[in-house]
Amino acid sequence: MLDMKFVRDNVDLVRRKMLERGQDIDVSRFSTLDQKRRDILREVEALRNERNTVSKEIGRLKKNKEDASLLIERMGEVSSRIKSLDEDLKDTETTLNEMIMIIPNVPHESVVYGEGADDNPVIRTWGEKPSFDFEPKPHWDIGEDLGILDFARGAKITGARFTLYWGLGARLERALINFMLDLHTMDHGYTEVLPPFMANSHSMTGTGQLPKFEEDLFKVEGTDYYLVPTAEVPVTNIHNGEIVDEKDLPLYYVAYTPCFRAEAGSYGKDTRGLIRQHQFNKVELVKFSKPETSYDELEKLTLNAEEVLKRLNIHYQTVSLCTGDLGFSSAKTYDIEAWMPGQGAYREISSCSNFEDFQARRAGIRYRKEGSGKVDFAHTLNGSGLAVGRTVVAVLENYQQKDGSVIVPDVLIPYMNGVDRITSVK
RNA sequence: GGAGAGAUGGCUGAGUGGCUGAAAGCGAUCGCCUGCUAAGCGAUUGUACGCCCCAAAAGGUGUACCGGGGGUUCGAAUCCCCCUCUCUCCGCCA
Repeated sequence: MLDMKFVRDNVDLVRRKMLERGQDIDVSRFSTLDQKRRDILREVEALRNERNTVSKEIGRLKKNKEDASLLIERMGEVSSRIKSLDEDLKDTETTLNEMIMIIPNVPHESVVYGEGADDNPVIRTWGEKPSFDFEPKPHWDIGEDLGILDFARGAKITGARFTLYWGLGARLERALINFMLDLHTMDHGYTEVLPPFMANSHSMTGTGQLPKFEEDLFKVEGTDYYLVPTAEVPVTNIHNGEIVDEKDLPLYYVAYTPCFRAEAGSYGKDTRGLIRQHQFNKVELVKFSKPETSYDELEKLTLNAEEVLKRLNIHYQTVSLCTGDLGFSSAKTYDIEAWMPGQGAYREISSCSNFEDFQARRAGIRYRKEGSGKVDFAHTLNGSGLAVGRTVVAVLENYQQKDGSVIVPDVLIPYMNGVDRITSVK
């Protein structure tokens, strides 16, 4: 969430920034309500002050066996007045809170204006599109022909958008997870964590999934628990409500988790294959940083994610999301899009964001400055490093051979127990 | 699932209605002292919000916060109710 004081003092700016995102938000109503809140607060605090002072006096009188009944009677009135003002205050704060919690983050100044995904500028590209002397197949055909991806049985076991992996397909997924974790822990300096795969509503609110995007989540019936839609939720909330020392920043965490998404509103989109599943695996990078360095950290994090594709030798491009395509909590996001020859398109395989203090303010993630001892909100960042299922797609489509087999990229061979080619088991 | 015990500041841990934002100790920071180190001495050491002041920082002042929510009371860390979490024992279990 945004800083209430910032919104209060920058009503026009905030409104303009939200319009750039394509959202018309009634910021002036917020401002009015905030003024009301402060008016009530001033009055109720003055009354409390009176009550505190007089109550001490009552205590003193009683101790001396003097009569305090007049004061007690008066304070009874003051107390009931406080009580009613408190209710007003609570209502106002609840409304105010509801409003601020659904206002998205302010885009960073470097984010270009645009209405949607088509307006995202390409920042850089790496590698080249592979050439084939045959018609490259989409991964769903490759996977089914090899017998490693079983969409029909996934649907039978659970439903649409669930997939069963067989044999070397399952091993490829596992190999990628391990390869990514090893790369980020050993070469990029991240600490590996294995968090819970469910998170409560408090955590979900901290990272911004709630209250606005509940329909995207799977909730466990009869509990306050949700299946995590990304490791961002449990890992960012590691430091929920904490004050960390400046000397410990930046913190780098990497986590493997499955991710569960309801994909409400994506009906008919990417219905075939692994691209859009209700359950998929992801290796996630999460950083906590000082405000001054968070944009440097975003660049580094994005390069860390890109390194996975470089080592797999898969062509990709990196785009910077424009204002209209930016996620709710993010101030700036780079998407890495891998080339998928079977689909003849670049597909998002990673999304790397700087949330600045937006999540930190919601989740109460702060740090204590070394010199002054002051506390301030940390900046949080995260990025996929990478989405594993989509990386399987990229490997299958980029490394497919004319005979239907798939060459295993060199870096993965050790993780595949020496297997260098996936051939049909049929 | 059954029975019980707990939750207090960075940590340990006092505190059963007013003099407690909170003893004491530890830790930390600053200063003093001592050839160095260690020890010692002194001071400081929570967060949020409001108001005043202000260019800002600093400062002043008020309110709230002793797991969360509600209640009793002139007044609650302290009494009552509900919830959450932690621990111990029993049962079950990968």
